[in-house]
Amino acid sequence: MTAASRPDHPRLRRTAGDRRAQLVQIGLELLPTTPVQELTIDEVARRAGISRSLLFHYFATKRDYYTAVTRAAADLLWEHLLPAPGTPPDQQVTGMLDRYVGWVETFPESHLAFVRGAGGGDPWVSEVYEEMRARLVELALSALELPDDARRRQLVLAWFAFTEDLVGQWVQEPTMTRDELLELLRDVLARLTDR
Amino acid sequence: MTAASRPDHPRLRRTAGDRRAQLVQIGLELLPTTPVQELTIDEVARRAGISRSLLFHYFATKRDYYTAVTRAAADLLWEHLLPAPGTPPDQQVTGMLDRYVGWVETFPESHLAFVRGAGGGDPWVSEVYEEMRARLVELALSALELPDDARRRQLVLAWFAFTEDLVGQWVQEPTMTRDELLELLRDVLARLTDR
DNA sequence: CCGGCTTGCTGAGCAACGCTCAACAAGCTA
DNA sequence: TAGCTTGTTGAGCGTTGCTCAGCAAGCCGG
Repeated sequence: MTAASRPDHPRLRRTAGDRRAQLVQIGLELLPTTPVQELTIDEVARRAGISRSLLFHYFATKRDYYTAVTRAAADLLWEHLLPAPGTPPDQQVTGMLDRYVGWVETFPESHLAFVRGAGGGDPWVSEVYEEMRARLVELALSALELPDDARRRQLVLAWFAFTEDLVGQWVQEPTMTRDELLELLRDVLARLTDR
Repeated sequence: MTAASRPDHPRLRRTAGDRRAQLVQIGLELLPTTPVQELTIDEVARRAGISRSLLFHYFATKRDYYTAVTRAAADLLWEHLLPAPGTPPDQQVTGMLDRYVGWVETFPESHLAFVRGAGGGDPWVSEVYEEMRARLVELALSALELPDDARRRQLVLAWFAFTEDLVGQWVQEPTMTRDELLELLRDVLARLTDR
């Protein structure tokens, strides 16, 4: 149907890297609108204008492909959250929170899909998510200049769940100002990690 | 393989209600060990000793079946959490929290599967979960004798996410005593709803 | 221009799964 | 025994994840 699926030149050859990047990119575009498990290889191949077989040449299994797409999404978020080098520690967490809310505001359905796909579906996919969460906890605790014992790590992880849920709801129905939201989240984290 | 799949009597006939209950029961047993989307109709039918076709006679679609199973699981949890009639309001939330932790302690993987399946996979399935959460919020706010405006509802819902995450982690690696956990959760909820 | 090599790429096809449909048969009643 | 209701089945269709043998685009040495 699209020009891509019936190109003027009978066959277009790409380098392996280009093709991989294109396929992951298509996955990133499809992810927000399509529940992870409903995304078919056929659809991706059709959008890329290639055969199903080629997709399996680059990603041995559907799971591999989804994992790669999820990892790409996680990397984008991670880079967006990472504080600029030289930021004083006491501002790092506040800045990350602010950027996180901004991210959810900008791509609400994309973020929802990411969180859902990560928490719910495939164990391999959720592993990517857990890995990023673990890295974020490390980052947060070092920014707060607190030792990261097991207890505190648990509390910060649970606070992530709290934050994700609340920000997700708040974007849909703002029951307070943006600043109030940020202050509340910051405050809950402080109280949790203080003791 | 099993006796059920090749019974002595060539065919066993059940009432519609019995069969439905049996199929839902099988789903409940399978749910903890099997990711929702990996559970196949074939497997359920095989365990019940019936043909696939019969399952589709009772549940028009796979989604319908999963929804029914999830609803059954939600009902079990709901009944377990519900305070005994006559409980004074100030003890209701504490009691529910206590029973919730007990539930997760007793069926850790079952609860994990429920939360994951609910948050992640199918929208229809997660709807069952959201419905129960909404009912729980109502219950909690009335027990706390607080008006349930939109803001408070959001905060309690987010606190659920916090609680689920923390209790799930704590069961795997107890970093505090059970009483400390309960007190912490209770305290966070109080602070959140106070303002 | 040509033979040969690498490698991106395809089409046919298989197995598993969700789902349909026409028909069989168990158990009851007249 | 005939007949009705309804629980139950097997054959089969379309889709989807995945495999495999082989085609052909682009580059090379001659």
